[in-house]
Amino acid sequence: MPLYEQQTVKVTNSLTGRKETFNPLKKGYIGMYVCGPTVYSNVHLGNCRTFISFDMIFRYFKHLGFKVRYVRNITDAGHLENDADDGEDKIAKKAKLEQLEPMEVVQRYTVDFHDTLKKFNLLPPSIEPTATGHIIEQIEIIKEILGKGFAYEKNGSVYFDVVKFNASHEYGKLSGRKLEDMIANTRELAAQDEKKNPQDFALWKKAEPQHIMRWPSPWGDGFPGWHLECTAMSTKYLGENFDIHGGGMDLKFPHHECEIAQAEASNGKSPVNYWLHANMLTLNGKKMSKSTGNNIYPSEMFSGKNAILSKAFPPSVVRFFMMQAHYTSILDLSDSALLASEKGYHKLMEAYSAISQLPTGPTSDFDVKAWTQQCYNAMNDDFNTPILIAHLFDAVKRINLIKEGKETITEADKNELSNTFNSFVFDVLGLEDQSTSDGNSQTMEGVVNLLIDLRNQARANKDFETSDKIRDELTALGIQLKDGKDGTTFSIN
RNA sequence: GGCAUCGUGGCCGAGUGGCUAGGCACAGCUCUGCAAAAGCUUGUACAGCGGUUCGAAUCCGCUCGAUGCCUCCA
Repeated sequence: MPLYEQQTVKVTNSLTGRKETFNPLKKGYIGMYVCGPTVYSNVHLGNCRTFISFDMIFRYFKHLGFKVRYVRNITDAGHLENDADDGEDKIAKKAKLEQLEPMEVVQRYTVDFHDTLKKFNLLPPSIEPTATGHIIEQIEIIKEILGKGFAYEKNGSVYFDVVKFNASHEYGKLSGRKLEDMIANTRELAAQDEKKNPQDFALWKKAEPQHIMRWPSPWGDGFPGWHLECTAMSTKYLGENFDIHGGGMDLKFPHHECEIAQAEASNGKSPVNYWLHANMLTLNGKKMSKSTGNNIYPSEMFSGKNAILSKAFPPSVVRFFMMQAHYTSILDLSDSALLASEKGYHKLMEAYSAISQLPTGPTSDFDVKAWTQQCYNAMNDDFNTPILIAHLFDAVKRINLIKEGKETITEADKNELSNTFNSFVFDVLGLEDQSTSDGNSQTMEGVVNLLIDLRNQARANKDFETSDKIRDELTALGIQLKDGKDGTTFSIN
């Protein structure tokens, strides 16, 4: 029996604002779409949090035995710089600034995106489609919407008619907005002459002669509007109605609202059953922003070359730090918070590596079965990773007590403890034990063990000057010696 | 100005109508040649003001503050 038949997952659905029991459209299968990055600059840490959150969700569903098709797009065209201007898009603008071909920009930042996510140990999605690879599909959807009368053409551009759509549908249901309020609160904007209403959004934008990224269409040369690609690609790979759509909170409005409108206008169906939104990452309590300098790139964090943090932090520590907060909460990144997480992370990893050496006995003081189910309960409750981690630390405490001979565990319980711990820490949370992952660890282990022997000899001879020198210099190199009842072990930080 | 989310102990962060997560830091103890590591113990917090209730940090109202969106943004 697959695990998903034993565990019931609840998710916070942004569409209803409630926590709901998750039931996929087809038993055992899940279709999940997550809005990917716009590849016009290096991916920053805030972006990473969203993708890490959904990676954890993807991993948990897979762990439960679901067959998941996870689609995460690459936006390589179509985001308008400013829809009041002449229709230049972000990719094209950057290309001109750097004297590059648009696709050269796309390539560079796509590679950066993949490299970075790989460092954070993200699983690749099932399909990673690009906007430029789905121009035809987008044009077809525009035709559908025009045919249903929910869009209009003006000077080679096509706009979605929000007011008309709202008369028969509910525009704003995801973000809790009402069109009347939005019209009443419209800001003074520059000329919006082509649009009937400021709330209308572009489905297709006419390309000016100097515009490099352009495709032919029934309305002339141009490029697709900024919400359309996700509707085209999610429909193509997951169907007109699918299980989960995710993305950052900041995409809820207008992006996801417009996706719902486009899908409902073109095929009459509400596209998504469960909308999941990952919350923002702030830095020292403030929004990350390049213009104010309150911003950090993953590479700066891994190298320690930045003005914000006191030291370098490896990807797994950063991932662990993120997993200590719920994905729907705003998380604030700071040096002290990362330092605290790093210690906790090492404690967790060391407890895991201690499991295999644990002595076993005829009885267990630790109810491993109940503990295992508690771990599932935490994840079933809207992927509550902070609670899961709290349970993992309960196990850490027990492992250390057993190691010290203060409690006992049976062979069978030890195996289950090891399996559950392994599943949740590595498969579900996606953490990596970075001290064991480097290739020189065997050599290193031999060298350090030799030094430990020398130190112990010195200690036996009461030559504490030598023994302390070995200990202190190893500490300075990031190698910590641990004197226990059964000899000395070490860990590398 | 509008919409939304949120305000928890020294810090980070869960949770929730009564049984007071977890991590880090701090203090004491055990262990140690001294430390570190590990373990044990202590610390009763939920922005403010009203209200509902036998009982609220948890529900309602107001005030203040934060963050996000309303223009591209994970």
